[in-house]
Amino acid sequence: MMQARRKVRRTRTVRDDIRERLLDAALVEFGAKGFDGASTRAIARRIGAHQPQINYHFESKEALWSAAVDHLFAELGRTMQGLAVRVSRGASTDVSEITAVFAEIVRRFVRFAARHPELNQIMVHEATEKSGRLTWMIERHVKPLYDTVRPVWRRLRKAGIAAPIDERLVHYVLVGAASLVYVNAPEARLLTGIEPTHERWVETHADGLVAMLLPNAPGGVA
Amino acid sequence: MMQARRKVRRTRTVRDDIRERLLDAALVEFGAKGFDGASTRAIARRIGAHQPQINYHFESKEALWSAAVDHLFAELGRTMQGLAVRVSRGASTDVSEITAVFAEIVRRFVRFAARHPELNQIMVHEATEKSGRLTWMIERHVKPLYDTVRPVWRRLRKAGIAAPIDERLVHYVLVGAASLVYVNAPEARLLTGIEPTHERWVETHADGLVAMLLPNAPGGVA
DNA sequence: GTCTATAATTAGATAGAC
DNA sequence: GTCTATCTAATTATAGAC
Repeated sequence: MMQARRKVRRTRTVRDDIRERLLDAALVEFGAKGFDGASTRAIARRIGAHQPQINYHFESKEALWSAAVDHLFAELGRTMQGLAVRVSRGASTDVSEITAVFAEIVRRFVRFAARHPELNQIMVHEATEKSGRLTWMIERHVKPLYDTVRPVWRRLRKAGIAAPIDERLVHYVLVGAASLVYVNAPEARLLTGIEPTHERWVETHADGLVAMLLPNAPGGVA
Repeated sequence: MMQARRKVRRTRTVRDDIRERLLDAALVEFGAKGFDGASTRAIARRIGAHQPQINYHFESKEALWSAAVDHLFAELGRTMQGLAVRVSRGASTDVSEITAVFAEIVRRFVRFAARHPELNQIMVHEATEKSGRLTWMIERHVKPLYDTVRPVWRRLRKAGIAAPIDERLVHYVLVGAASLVYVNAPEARLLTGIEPTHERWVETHADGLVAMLLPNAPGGVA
């Protein structure tokens, strides 16, 4: 009995390990080539596994995709920890508080986009066409973020602090401006000659976005 | 002899017509699914043609892709007509002139992105991974645009008119902020409930971006 | 759980009749 | 120029030995 329990625990650990590694490999491939362009063989090869192992550990290519996306959005959620709560509860009516929270959202999002370009890569790959994967991803992951940022932006606009971007469009202005240089990092390296994911450039980028989005923040947001 | 000439001219017209229609169909497919995800069968079916006709009119799937991209960037070039010239010649040293030119570049780019989302869709699909297609597209089409905007931005920055975005990053801030809502229009429709390509929203978007990018333009840029 | 073999589709490209 | 038939290669998924 004890031996059985030990065995179960060990195999579970091993399986979780290969599952995790497959998820990471899948994110890179899906991000670089899109769902159709990515091949399960290439994903498996990336970690030295064989293609049928994907169908063993996941129900299908699509199930692998969903699990990988869940995995990454969970990481984004952890990155944003503490911010969404304070805003959505309406506990902070102070405008300067909201300003600081929004600036911190932008900074953390920029850093996350630089470290995990796969997330925004997958989003642009998927969102160019209606599909089951797209609606699933919107409802489950994107809409909560959109619904969090929009009311914050509305208050900053009313306070005269934010740039004159409509609250329905600001999500795309922010995400697009923040992430494109990382989504298209292979292009950006060739075009600009810099390494955009270098910490120095990431902070420069985040600072610039915050200042641009909140031009009238009292005393700046540095 | 006369008959031969007439015949040549007629067939050439027909061929140009189907070539053009294949290019348009290809842009939609490549934009929606990426190079690997798009199938030549689906492209041909879109105009009621058969798949082998693509290999008759074009050398290969990749040649079709290149021709389609050339086709679309030529259209972008016509859209920007008059602007690049005035700036690159340095004929306008007046800062208010440069400000107006930059604002017009932004507005025309936003309108183009709304009417032809395929261009930026193809760019994000390709630029997520190094490839021959990517370097070809950068050198031939993207670099000239980057090299045009960058010095303009530098002058606007020095004049204190532009938002504090580094001149090496502004290309991605501008393109990302301007195009994402159209690149991901299928998502944006579901998420925002608006039709972002409607003229009213396009102009709202363009106005917002200009104001955000040039917060200190004397007297505004309306 | 892993690995080989393979089934079932689908892809881009080509040959040849018309 | 068009259209049918087909070739070769690559895909996801499954079966079954180990």
